[in-house]
Amino acid sequence: MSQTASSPNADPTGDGVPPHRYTPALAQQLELAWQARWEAEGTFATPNPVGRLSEGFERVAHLPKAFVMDMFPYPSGAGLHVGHPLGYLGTDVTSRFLRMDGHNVLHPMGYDAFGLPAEQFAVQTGQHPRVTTEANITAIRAQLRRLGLDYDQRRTFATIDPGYYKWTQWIFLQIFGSWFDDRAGRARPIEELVAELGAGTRTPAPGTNPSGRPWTELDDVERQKVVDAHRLAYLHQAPVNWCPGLGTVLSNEEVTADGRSERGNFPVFRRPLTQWMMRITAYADRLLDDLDRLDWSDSLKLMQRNWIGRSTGARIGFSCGSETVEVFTTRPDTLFGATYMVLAPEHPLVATLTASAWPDGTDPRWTGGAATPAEAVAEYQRQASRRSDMDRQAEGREKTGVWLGVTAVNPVNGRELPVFIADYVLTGYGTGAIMAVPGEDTRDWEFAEAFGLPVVRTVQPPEDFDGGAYTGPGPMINSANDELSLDGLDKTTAIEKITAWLVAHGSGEATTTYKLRDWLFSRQRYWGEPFPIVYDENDLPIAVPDSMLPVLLPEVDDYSPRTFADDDADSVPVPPLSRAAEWTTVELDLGDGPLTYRRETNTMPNWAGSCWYYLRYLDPGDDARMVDPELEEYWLGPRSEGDVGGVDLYVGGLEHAVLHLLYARFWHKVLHDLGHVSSEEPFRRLINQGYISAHAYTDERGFYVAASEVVEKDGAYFHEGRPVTREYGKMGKSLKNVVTPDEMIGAYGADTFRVYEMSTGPLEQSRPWETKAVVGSQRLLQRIWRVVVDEETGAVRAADVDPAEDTLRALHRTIAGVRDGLGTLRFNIAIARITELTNHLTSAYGATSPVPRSVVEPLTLLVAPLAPHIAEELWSRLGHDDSLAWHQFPVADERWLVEDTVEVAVQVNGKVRAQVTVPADSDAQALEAAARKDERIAGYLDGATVRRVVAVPGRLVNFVLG
RNA sequence: GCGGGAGUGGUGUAACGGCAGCCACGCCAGACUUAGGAUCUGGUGCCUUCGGGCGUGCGGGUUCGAAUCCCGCCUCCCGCACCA
Repeated sequence: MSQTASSPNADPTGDGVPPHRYTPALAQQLELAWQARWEAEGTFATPNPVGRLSEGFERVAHLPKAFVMDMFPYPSGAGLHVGHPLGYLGTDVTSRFLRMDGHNVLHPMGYDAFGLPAEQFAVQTGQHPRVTTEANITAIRAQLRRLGLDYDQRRTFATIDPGYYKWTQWIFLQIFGSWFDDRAGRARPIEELVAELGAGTRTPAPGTNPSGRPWTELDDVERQKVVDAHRLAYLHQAPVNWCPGLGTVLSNEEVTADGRSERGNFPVFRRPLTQWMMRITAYADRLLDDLDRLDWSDSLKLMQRNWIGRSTGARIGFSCGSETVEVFTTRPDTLFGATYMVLAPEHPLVATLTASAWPDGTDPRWTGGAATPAEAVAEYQRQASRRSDMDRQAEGREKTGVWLGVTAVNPVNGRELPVFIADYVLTGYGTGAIMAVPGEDTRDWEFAEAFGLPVVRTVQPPEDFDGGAYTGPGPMINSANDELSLDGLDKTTAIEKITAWLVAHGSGEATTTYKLRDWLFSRQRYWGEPFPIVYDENDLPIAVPDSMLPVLLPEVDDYSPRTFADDDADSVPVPPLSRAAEWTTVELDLGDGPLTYRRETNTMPNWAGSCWYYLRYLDPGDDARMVDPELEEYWLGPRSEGDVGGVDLYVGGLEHAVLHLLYARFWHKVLHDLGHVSSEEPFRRLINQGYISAHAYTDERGFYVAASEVVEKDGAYFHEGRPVTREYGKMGKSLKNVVTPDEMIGAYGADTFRVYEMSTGPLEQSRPWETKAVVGSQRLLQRIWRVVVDEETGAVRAADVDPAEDTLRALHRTIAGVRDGLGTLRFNIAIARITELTNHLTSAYGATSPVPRSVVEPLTLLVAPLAPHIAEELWSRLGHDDSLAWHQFPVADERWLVEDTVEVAVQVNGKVRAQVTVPADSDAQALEAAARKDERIAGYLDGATVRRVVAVPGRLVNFVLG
């Protein structure tokens, strides 16, 4: 190998650069050569224990496995900037380190390629999205390959490959083909539900059997509808987030707090529509509880916890005329303080409850200025539907609402509570109705203030409390009826007691609610996975048999869904696939002879493909199975009793905290319940890599100027001689501050780029990009090169000479430090230790003296995970034929980590006053004695009273004077 | 508003409760050079009367000893945002 990359630097100008210096040109030359060799030799082919990728497994069979991966990229046409590879480099360094440190490492990469940008580009140009997507993938693959990443290329795939989305569809059918058994707390095949319903050992779940007649009396279609309503993937007519500007519906997660699309920032409207839903709410408890078993950051877990939003409390019924209004509350203990009720404007009982006329003497604040309750309600509902989606934020928290003209009865004391509608109560949470306790709830207090409603305090505030609602702890007051008194109790006890009373009187029960909603799974788009679903003559959904998968995306003339004016709330979705007339109608024999069916024309959301791709890396070519259970067990299975299993290290951005990461966990748990995977979680350990930001500059008009052309002078910044203002933000086209890896590789080589990017901080830390600092990493690699190769002659300087003791100590300290840094993803520490050793060798051995082989060989291996090309080249020049990728990583020798003597600080009253050198194993007494002998210390102690002496062996001595 | 995280030289950062600032950028000086935006060597927290003093956002506390632990405050970043 060394022959291919050892040609001396051309020196036509005689500019004094030594002919064998590690220059950018040489770096590039040897990087390309090593990348070619790795590929030709299949250096990074990871053997599976069984199957078609198992060649060479015997070599690693005895080793522990490590599955390391990144969140795969979406192949955008813009290519990568220097921020993108940060995580990829982190996993690459880790993967290379673990491989050298005795692991069978799986480090794959793929492409998340369905999605909106390719489709929008296709809509504009008429180019098939597959063409542009595949071109983008090719370009990004080339960029990544040039970084020297150690992917097993045999395992690469894209979510748009029919051989992949066949199994995405298969998993959909698994989810469609199952239901969640609440008693067992897990998913089971739907056939088992049918059997239990037929056997009478189970009755339909609440809300699944609209007719209410027994199962045995239902006809086939009715039965099918009951069964369908139990499925984990089910059709549901419900208000959805319809985005006319995008021509599609969106999941709750894709809608921002101010009611706009996360992508494109178009207005989003709530409108009823029949769509596919995924019953992720069935898994809310497991998704929440199992977070405790994951090695994820606390902040990320917290984001998922908040998103799932479990709260425990009680459901309480308030009778209102002939109806009962159910509310959810986390504070049933405050029931005696309820003085009014509020329903969400969209609450289904609003129309029924609304009175025909205002009673005499109705407070004008309660009527909204309308002549009748019905008019007031209609007008308020109209406003609320607009306001809730358009500009709730701008409205602030000012409380609005109208009275329905009726009262409900507080079950605990018979008090008449006026019933309002107000938009501060949300239809989607709890029951969409609340009991209002202004004394102990800030929002209720504000509403009560605005509407002149009474306040009854049921928790005793502290004496000095002068605020409105009191939400703190305190003894219960004013809370007793003939049968029950909560007075004097604390909150927890009071909740128990009131809940028991409510249950006994049939007025309520303890319950749990979640913020998490079921996952809207239909999109009116072209560039996504088609559903493997057809509809029969009854419009009932039927699974396409596994044998007919994949359901391929048909060709269409027009890729766009029909889009509408941004604010056209009444528009109706028209998916592109509905235009493929010869595709939407299909004749199939599903066991009853050939019949005509209608295909589902929605496609799956972008998240589907990323929900399970980690499983497919195990063998993307397997056409018979989603994943071989034996491979899943080996790479992902639990390692011990109670272990959740999963990918050993997953690195990606925090922007996926509640979308991808929640959906993937959900799918994985379903697959686990159905027996397809042994692991309970997809990602055992997860790291959020930081972002790379960059400075950006605006001229006096406020326009961004190319950051690369800005020069600094005396602390001010100039573009073409004119002063500019420095800002700081995400790297991107609009800020004109993009730096690409290609530019950096062109200027310095991939190894320098890798080392620089890894040296700027721990992987999880966000950091600014600073091109001018990259040269420091270049200098480091140059010095390392110079330690091994004589720059003038090209001769290898390594020789079989014994290193001096201080060099040996430096080496082993470095080994320990580098192992620590690489093992904890603090690559900056590893690089600092390598720099120290290199600087030590440079000053100890100069530019030409022989350098001990026993030091430079380990140094080369230490560098290898970070700068693999230069390390391979040096390793080769040191006389090794094989790649060092599989060579044992150096292990520090304890003997050289302990010093014979140590310098110990001597403090007087906590201030360092002297240093003494003592044998490393000196005990406290010896330490104190040595410290007292020091002249300066003796001076301090002279005439003073030593009250106390703290002597910590190996650390310091502290004299405390009185 | 609620929740979480973070504040250390000009900059990125480092420091088992034990000598604050490893390593690097930048800057200063020097060497080699016709030249330096290459390379190498040295210096570089602040103040100083050269004895030393002061320094980890601010103020308290615990401790022989605090960047580190505790309490309060300030600032910045992130998430959620009327979630009953």
